[in-house]
Amino acid sequence: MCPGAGSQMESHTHTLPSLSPIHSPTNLSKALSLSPSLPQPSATAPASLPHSPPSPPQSSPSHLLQSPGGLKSHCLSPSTPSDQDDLTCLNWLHQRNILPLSKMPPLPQFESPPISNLSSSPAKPPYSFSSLIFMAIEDSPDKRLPVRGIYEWIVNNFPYYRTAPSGWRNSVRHNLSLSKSFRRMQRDKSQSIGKGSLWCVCPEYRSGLLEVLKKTHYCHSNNSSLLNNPVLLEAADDGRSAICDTMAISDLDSNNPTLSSNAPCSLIPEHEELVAIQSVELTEEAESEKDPLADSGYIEFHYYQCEQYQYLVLPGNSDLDLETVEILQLDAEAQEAAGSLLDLAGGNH
DNA sequence: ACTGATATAAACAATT
DNA sequence: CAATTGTTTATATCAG
Repeated sequence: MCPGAGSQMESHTHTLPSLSPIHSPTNLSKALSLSPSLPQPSATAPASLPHSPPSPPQSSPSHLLQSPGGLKSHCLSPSTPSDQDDLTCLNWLHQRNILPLSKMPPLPQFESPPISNLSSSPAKPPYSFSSLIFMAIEDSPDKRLPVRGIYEWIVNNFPYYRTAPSGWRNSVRHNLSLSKSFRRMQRDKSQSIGKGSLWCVCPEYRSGLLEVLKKTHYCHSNNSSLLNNPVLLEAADDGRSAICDTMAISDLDSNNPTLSSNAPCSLIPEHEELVAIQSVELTEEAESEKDPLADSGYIEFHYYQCEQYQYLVLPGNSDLDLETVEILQLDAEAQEAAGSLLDLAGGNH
């Protein structure tokens, strides 16, 4: 499929106390198979995605933000069968949480609208080629794909294109070339197999693409009940208590006993004092590798769960105050919703 | 009617 | 040489 694309994941190790990622990347094909709101139902079984190996936590963190009983959000909670099946908690975007350093209101969790049409003939997806390419690239482990990989992702996730006249491939290439949202990067010659370049999403256009995707989804979804959820709106409006509101959000739709048994959020109003920041000892390998995203205006972070604690691992050179962390938390909510959205958009069932 | 975004088709060059 | 990839141009459709 996409030679080389899956083998470039940088892997860093850092010493954490038996941490396991809270959200190891969900098997997208499983998630997709559970997405009832996808636009084109197919009688065929969902094809396996062009990637999916759950990857170990990466990035080169040097701060560990530990929040006993705190910092909890819906998708930052331990995965359980219940929330893995939860369509509103699709986590594959968390595989690499690349968050713009801008404050975005938390997006609602999307409930899956009922399937209205179970026709077996795949209909043309409502998503533009830009959106399809965007989703394909975002769903790749390295956030970059060769043209062929993009084809495959689209075909695997949108059965319509299995049988559609091949002109759509031309459109994909046309779109890649023409759109400013996508950038071509030279392949590493040493490991280059196959022809062509790898394509990635320009960070500056990422939010725009996400917006378009969101709008498309809204237009094709008749369920907006959650949009009026007062807790969500409150969380969007109140940055100060965002973390705790986030927790309230997470508890809203979770029947997970593990979550509900957690100590009540005690982060307001003196949460600054309760959030301990510890340094994490890093291996030399992790320290020596420069974060490629360091100068991009984006930041990569990861959550981990260890017993009752949740850890937010931030890049080594990040100098974040609590407010910024809260913003990141809000962004995590937005990302989570975006992940759900992309997931809803991206598959067959 | 105009404009911008998008889809589609096609031609062509470069690369593998 | 054939297939693939990438670029460019042209045209059509649709929504605002």
